[in-house]
Amino acid sequence: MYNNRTKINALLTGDNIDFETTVMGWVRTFRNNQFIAVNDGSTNNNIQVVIALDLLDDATQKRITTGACIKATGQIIASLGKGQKVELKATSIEILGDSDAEKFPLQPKKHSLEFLREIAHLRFRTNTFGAIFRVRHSLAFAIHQFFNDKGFVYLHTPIITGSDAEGAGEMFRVTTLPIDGTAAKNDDGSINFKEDFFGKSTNLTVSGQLEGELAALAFSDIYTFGPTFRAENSNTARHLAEFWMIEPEVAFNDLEDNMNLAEEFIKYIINYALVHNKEDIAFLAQRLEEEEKQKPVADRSEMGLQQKLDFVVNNNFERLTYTEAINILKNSNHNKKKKFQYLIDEWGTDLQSEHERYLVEKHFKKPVILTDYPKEIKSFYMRLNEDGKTVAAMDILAPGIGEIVGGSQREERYENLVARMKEMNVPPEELDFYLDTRRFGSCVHAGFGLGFERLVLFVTGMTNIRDVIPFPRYPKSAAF
RNA sequence: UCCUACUUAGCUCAGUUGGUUAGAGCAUCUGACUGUUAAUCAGAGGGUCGCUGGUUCAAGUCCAGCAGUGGGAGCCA
Repeated sequence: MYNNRTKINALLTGDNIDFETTVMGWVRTFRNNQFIAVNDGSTNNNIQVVIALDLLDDATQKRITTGACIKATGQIIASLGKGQKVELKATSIEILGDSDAEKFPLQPKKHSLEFLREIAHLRFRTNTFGAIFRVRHSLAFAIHQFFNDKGFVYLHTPIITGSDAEGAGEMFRVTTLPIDGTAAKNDDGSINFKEDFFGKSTNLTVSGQLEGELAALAFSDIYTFGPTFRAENSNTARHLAEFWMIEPEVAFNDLEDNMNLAEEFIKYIINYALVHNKEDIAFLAQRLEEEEKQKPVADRSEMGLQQKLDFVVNNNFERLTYTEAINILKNSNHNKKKKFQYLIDEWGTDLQSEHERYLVEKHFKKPVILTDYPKEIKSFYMRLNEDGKTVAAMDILAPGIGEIVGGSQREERYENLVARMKEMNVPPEELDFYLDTRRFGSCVHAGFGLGFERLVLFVTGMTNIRDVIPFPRYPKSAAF
């Protein structure tokens, strides 16, 4: 057996001392020709491996460089120095993989997030990204646990989709046809997709919602959790071309049930990370605090990361309608003093980022659920309210992130749905399979989509979405 | 996609009104020290100033185009 090592996390958190063991991991620093800080990714903390001055010959000692992979065997003892409880007093050191210090880009010093993004294949080996991706893992695990405990079915919706009317943005085309212009054409000059792999035009999915609804009207409660793709030319710190989305869909839920589920869900998974990733979140909180110190006092956030997460878990989200939000904004001093770039005057226009931020960060200072938007600015599948003007939509806005959840009670009435599709120029014949759910045993149901990376942003306190997914895809970038 | 700022050593940044051989800190290398905590001390090496073109006796510095990155906006999750 080769892998007879003990994980560093187990050694640092355990109570045992004075026993022999082996660790394997990557060198972070080598101090004083005696102390090697080794990390294996099981925790943000390193174990200190202590080597006697005569243990290694000079040539071997020089190979202990930042980034090298080593195997160290020896006694776990109570540390003789300050700064750590235990340390490994080595009886043997083996270099498993050399790392040329002149060429290895990560050095024991501060690096900018922009630089680390260029070497995303190596950034896992930093404290910050180690913490981020352990938290990301925990959040993903908690999502499955939450829904499983509630009896939801985890539904795998297709990644390649044949319907191009999902209505959530530009799509990436999937094809095996030649791209040099020699693909078979129809008489009118358009591409003949009957010759394509699937015999029709196909794309990467932008949402699993429509398929999710099909399954919800059989299992009652389902959720999806998978990658989604948007070919929008969005160059922001909040958008990716490939991102992961969680989409629950629940039969017999109305809009209020939907809000309750979303709020409970967000609190559950944040709390899971708070409990299971204490050290990682503490590290990220400290990192954020140091970053905040660089900013002017006025721009600093009032709460630290830890406080912010505790606050969200322990307080109710503010719920109000679009109409109420418009009134608050219209009567705000901010609006009267004309501090908004876009002044609020008309009911019916969509809220700008600055308005959402004002509501969340200045007025309520907590997550906000906005409901009942004008039908004109929302999708065709959202249920028309009794007033005939608004739809049963809900968006959850988070401080610092903006929209984190978008959801609605779905239009379950066949005639209304078809009418809305025609209004919004969605051809009903292309979504005939979807309309079948309304033809056969339709029922009240609701669901929402939560952008996983935006949640990871919120929990880690990071500000750029490209730093919370291992290998980010965005316009002009698909490295690694 | 739009607005705006930036791009100089491996990294983070200085570089004045255009003017001799482009600097610092960290990292790296060499040596010293040896219970260190991103160790410390001494010394050394390291540059196509984003790319392309232009103005000028002379361009890191001025102008234009392109690219990339940051911040803001739009689209949204």
